[in-house]
Amino acid sequence: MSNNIVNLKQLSQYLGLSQTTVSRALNGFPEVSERTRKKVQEAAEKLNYRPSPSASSLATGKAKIIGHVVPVSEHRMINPHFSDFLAGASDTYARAGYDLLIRAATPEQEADIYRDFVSRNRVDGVVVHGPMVDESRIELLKSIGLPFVVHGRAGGEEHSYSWLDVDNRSAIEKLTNYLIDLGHRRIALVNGLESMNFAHRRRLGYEAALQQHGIEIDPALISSADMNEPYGYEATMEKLALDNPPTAFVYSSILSAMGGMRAANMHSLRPGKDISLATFDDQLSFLQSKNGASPPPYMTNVSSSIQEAGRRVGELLIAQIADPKAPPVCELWKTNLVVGESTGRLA
Amino acid sequence: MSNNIVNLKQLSQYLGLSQTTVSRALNGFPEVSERTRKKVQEAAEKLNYRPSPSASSLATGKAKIIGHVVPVSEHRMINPHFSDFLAGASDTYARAGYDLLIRAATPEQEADIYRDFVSRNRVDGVVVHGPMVDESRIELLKSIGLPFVVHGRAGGEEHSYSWLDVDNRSAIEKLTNYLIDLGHRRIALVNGLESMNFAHRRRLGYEAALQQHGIEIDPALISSADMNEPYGYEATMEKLALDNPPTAFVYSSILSAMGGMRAANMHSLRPGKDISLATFDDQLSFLQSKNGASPPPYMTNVSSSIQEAGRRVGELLIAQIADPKAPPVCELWKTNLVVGESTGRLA
DNA sequence: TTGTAAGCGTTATCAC
DNA sequence: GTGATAACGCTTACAA
Repeated sequence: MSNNIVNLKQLSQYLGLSQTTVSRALNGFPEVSERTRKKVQEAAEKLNYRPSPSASSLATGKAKIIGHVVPVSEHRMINPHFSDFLAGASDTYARAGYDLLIRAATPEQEADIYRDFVSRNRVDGVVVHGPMVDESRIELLKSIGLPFVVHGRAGGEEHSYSWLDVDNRSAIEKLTNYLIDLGHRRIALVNGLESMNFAHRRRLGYEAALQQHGIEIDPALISSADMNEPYGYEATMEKLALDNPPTAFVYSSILSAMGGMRAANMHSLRPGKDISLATFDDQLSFLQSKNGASPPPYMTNVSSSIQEAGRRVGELLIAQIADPKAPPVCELWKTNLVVGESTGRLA
Repeated sequence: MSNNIVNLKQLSQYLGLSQTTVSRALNGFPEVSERTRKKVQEAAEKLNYRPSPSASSLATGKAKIIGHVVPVSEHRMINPHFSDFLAGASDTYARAGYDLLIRAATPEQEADIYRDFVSRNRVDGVVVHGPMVDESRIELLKSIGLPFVVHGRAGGEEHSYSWLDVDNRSAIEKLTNYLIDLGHRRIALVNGLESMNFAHRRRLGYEAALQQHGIEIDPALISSADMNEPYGYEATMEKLALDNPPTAFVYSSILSAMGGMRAANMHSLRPGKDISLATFDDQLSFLQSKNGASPPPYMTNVSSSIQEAGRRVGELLIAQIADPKAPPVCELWKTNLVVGESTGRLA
């Protein structure tokens, strides 16, 4: 139960073996005899030996760390979506013996940080968050040879790198179609920032649904911004104040949908009766009840667990680090439509 | 603009200087002449030199990393509160040249992880999250000599270690007193987990306010659990179903307060008229509107920015790492009562 | 003001 | 199967 620090040298002296043998025994090399290995492992346990990460990192070039660069622009990446993603990812990392490293950076610094990461292997790989429509990080990472997995996708050659994405386009198309089927014609889209790839794709899904039914696209019914509660509230209020207000709303995030609920409330519009609200739901944990029911406002939604996404992205990345020559893995996750109480037939 | 990796040796050869001099020049040692320093800096810039973290860590014993251990128990630490704290902390770290490392751990693993951290300096210090009423981590960290700052406090000798806390007790006392002043006598407390220090203190504040006014404490009006939305909803619904239901509610988090709003809605109780709702507000960023108005439901609240707390805790920790012998710093942040539209005089 | 050389704790390359 | 020994890239006495 000692807290004393024992290094490889001391351990090997204690055992009367060379450092080499001890190192090999501990790292599972096949050539060392089982008897020796056992002795070594017991002694390591007893003396509380722990290899130094910096030393092994220096010797192997592996850091056993996964990096996450988070932009600290006006549109912060650190939000409930991010933290749920991290919860999933960090769990995967911990199981695989990796640590999770976060570096905050302004957009201008970002490229430089990747170079920094790779040049002296501070991390073995990175997760790319929030890919834009016009994304430059992917080419950069490829060119500097830093393993990465994208949460989401960018345009361009989709199969030239690993990513995991939900089918944003079809998800929102499904949601919009459902509202149209209920008789709605004036449908608003309270979207995320459309400079981001996911939001762009959602916009396309929304437009596709309308076009399939010959409904004209009205720019006044569409907004695009950082997905938070006040934005959902304000965008909804604004649209409800139009001469010809929408009868249904599609939200890109449960956060803005909550703002939408508040706005509906403000106007004494009963969701599911006087107004229809539907949302994309990332299954954020702070909104999940123990029994795993649908999101709190019991809203009609298409959903996908962002925490599971984090877990899976972590796996993909670790696999890629283990075998960098393996072909890229691309996963497109489908969503299911869940009908709740927040939508209803147009009166 | 080359991506090539240049190490100290190559840089020094290029300059025709020794590694020592180059290292000293780069690390701001006073003895090196300004002319040399300048030349070195320019060459470093030009050749895109970046010191290897593992190498300097190995040589100095400093990792330039701050650790955050997050419990992955049933009561997850990774939630919107945590992510906002991180947003603040990571910003401080980035400025000071530190990285942020997260390790997920079950409660049983936690002690072992701290030993692991310190034994081979994977990190230079840690932030202790969510101190319990009966907290063991603090003694452990002291004994193993790993610098730490607690976000919150534990019991015991409060001035023997550094912490930053909000005055939970007085905050909730203030809130409760305000409700009492409005004429309420049946006041519910929808608290966090009372095995956690902050929630325990809030409970004391609540009880103190009631006792000052000779109001009996009714256990049926108090609940304690993980602070999320569904919990707020369920706890509120439950209490509203009592024979003698409360007329006012105090929430420990805006998340559960939102659930409370939903429950009130469900009962067609108008906040501020038929029912009074008040909350502790951590100023979570996803609920902040651009103009920085009060939290979305315009609720009566006592508030403190958890993001600012993260920033400050980061500063305290970095200062402590720089000077481990300095006396502990303890900061108790006060909160202000902000009256919103969710509370009103008892009818 | 600058340089030499030892050391930080591993892993990897050879021998044996 | 095991053991010297040389990296890995930096910092830091100690010299000059």
